[in-house]
Amino acid sequence: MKKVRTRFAPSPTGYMHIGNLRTALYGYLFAKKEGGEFILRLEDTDSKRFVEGAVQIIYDTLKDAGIVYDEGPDIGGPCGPYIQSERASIYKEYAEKLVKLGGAYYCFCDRERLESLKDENGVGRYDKHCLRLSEKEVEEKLAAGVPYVIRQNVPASGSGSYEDMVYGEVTVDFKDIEDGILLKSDGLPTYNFANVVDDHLMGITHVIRGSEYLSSTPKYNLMYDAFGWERPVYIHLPPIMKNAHEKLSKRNGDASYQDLVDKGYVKEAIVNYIALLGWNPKDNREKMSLRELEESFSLAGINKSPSIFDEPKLRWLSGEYIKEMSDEEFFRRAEPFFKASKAYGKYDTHKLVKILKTRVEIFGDIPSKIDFLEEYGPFSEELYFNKKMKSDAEIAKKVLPAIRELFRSAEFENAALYQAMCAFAAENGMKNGQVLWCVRVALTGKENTPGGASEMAELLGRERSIERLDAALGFLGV
RNA sequence: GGCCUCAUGGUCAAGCGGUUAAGACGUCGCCCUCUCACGGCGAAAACCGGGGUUCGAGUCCCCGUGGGGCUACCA
Repeated sequence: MKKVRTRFAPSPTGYMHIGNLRTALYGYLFAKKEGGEFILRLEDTDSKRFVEGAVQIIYDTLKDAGIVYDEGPDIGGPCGPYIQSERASIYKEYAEKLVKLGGAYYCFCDRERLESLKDENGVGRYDKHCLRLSEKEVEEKLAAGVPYVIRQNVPASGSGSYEDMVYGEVTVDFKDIEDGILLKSDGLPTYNFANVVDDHLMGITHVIRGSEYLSSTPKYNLMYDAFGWERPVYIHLPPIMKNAHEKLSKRNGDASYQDLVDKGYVKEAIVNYIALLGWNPKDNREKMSLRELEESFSLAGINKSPSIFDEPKLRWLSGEYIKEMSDEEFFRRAEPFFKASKAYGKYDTHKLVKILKTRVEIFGDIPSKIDFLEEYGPFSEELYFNKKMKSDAEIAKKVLPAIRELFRSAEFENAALYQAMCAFAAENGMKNGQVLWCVRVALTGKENTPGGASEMAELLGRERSIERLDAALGFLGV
């Protein structure tokens, strides 16, 4: 059996959004699963849309996400060059060949005439006007240097069918297909031509791309057939939506891979999540590593309907990855986010990591979770009131002075502090919660904190804990 | 407008003629608990509508409705 070869063929027109990445991921996963090869090809035939830096973003994103290609512009390979703008002579050669085979023809119509073919709504099809030109007339115009394009010669009747691996049989009448331009007047091919030539020349066996090509695939097949080339297997993917009506798009600045990484989502989780958007392993697994995805991927699990990108679920998955990290790894990967906090560098990192790991789903949550350590000031007495803890400001007034004394001599270690405070509660006939709630509130001035009274005290240290208790008593007017 | 295509809870999604219609996220409740979080348990929540086919339709067919795509010298 022929070795599977898939490709990811993006246009360098901006950043990589989630939909692009998923297309790349599926191509990669399918190739790996089948023991084949995955190729990167840059489709930059539209110079007007080229965006500086976009090529680098593509390389960086794929690399960062762990999607490695076997051949590509930056690493080379036997079918290069892998950048379409560097393959102009190849397309010209094949376009001319297609003309000889009857699958295409020269067209010299100017824009004005083309415009005149359209109705008031701007719709109208090319009328095959130049197909009627004799060979001699074409030669003359070419010799005279008249600008031209090469158009596909689509049969006036009949229809084209193919079997898509996810959508099943797709049929389009040829009368609904226009004689599209294959080679532009600037000598470069359109996508419609370049993708066919390149996929064939690069030995692509399985074409994996977005469903926007579902209905134009029959015209590509016409070319494969005209050239006498074997048609590839088609695998069209449903779109990823930002909501029920809009596709995720570069315009609108929708979720790019880099945006998500910048927000602090764990990248393995991003890859994992997008793999699950439109595909499922049939066995209810959710958290899967790239390796597991490579082993489990199958076309049978690909969905036909569009799926909406749901950030809360990605968030959850990211949190699952975080909880699984060692403290060291968590800190190493989260460091840039720690640096964004006012509390950075002022507290024991190990202790911070410990209290944060189960309370953070994306690294970006970190600053807001620990900034409170540096934001102490007067707060409402209402905070001391907690129905379930049976505590209030009056109890705080009794508890705090005693705990302050306890703090002077206590061993400042979480478990010991906790025990000491519980012992104090027991000795005074109080509930643990009454004491601990008051102390925690006094120490932080916050209703919620990522850790209990003893953990907060340990983090702050003896000196600052006592200072804050004094301050809190002051706020209470004691 | 024409053509292609899709349609199960709010979201992802299993189901591929006979099920009490899975599971996950989210939401809500309870438990655990030094607040919060983690963890555990539980609840609410879906087959777009109408016709067929069939003993029997979420599953098959048709129509409608709704969504997405294509209809560029963009990909």
